[in-house]
Amino acid sequence: MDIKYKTETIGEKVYIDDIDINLENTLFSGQAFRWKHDGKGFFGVCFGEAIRVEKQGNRMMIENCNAEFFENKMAHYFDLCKDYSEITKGFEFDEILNASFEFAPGIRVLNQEPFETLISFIISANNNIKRIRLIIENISKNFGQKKEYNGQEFFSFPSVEELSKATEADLAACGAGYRAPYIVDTVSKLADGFDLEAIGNMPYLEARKKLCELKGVGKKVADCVLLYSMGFTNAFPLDVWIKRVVHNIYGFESEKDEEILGFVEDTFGEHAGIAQQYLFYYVKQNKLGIK
DNA sequence: ACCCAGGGTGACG
DNA sequence: CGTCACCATGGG
Repeated sequence: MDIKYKTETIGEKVYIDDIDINLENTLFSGQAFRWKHDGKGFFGVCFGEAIRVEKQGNRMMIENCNAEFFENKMAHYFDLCKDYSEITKGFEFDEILNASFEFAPGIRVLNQEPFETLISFIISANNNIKRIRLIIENISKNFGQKKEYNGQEFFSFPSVEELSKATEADLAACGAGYRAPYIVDTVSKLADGFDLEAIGNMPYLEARKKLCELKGVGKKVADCVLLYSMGFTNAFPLDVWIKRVVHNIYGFESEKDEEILGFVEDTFGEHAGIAQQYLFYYVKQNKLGIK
């Protein structure tokens, strides 16, 4: 169900009118790791470019972005074609999701770059968000390209080729810990022809299975990559917080991942992953579902 | 000192 | 098929 947004381009700024996105909740709900607060807005690095975004009332501004870059990249990055009001309306039967919407409205599930998302979520295993952000920043500083925007220095996330130069010791020095060899192995497979782009066109289960061939990628990490970078809105990452919610709030008893996923699919349907993002942020911020 | 963090791997039944 | 110790690091 595509929606048509209205835009206006002024120089290197694109404005999108009447868009129901909350940038704070979207960029800090644990799906992306490189965005920072920047005055009234946010500064990030997407597709190797510095991007600044800001909400001005119901209008969203994307800075350092012309009309072409917007249509080719950023509109999809922010998932602007999708009608979120229709999707969230489909979840209103659920009390906990309603509470999630009230706590943090306007979350959109991003379509990030697959390689960066893959490496980011390999790092995420048994880790915390603050340290995940730090490690990704260190990797970008050491293996990405140094660039500048408005006198502000920033680093692109490295390409497969650039990250191929990193040794286990290099990545350990970035703070990756025991995940360093996983990253080296995965990057070498990608450099050796493993086709990450092709996975986006596969059926969900096949795509997930393929991703799990990579070191450091299990079902949860695969689901994060599928949901946050490849548009699989049915992918439902099962992390410790979400599992606690399913058990202790929804009252679903089975501990088996595949049975939990069956339950959430039956409950939330084809866009379950979007429900997951709202739930995750809500329960984590409020420390709900513990014990 | 112990437990936890957006888990996964490999070994062992 | 399931279980489980272990993994590097920093914060509570």
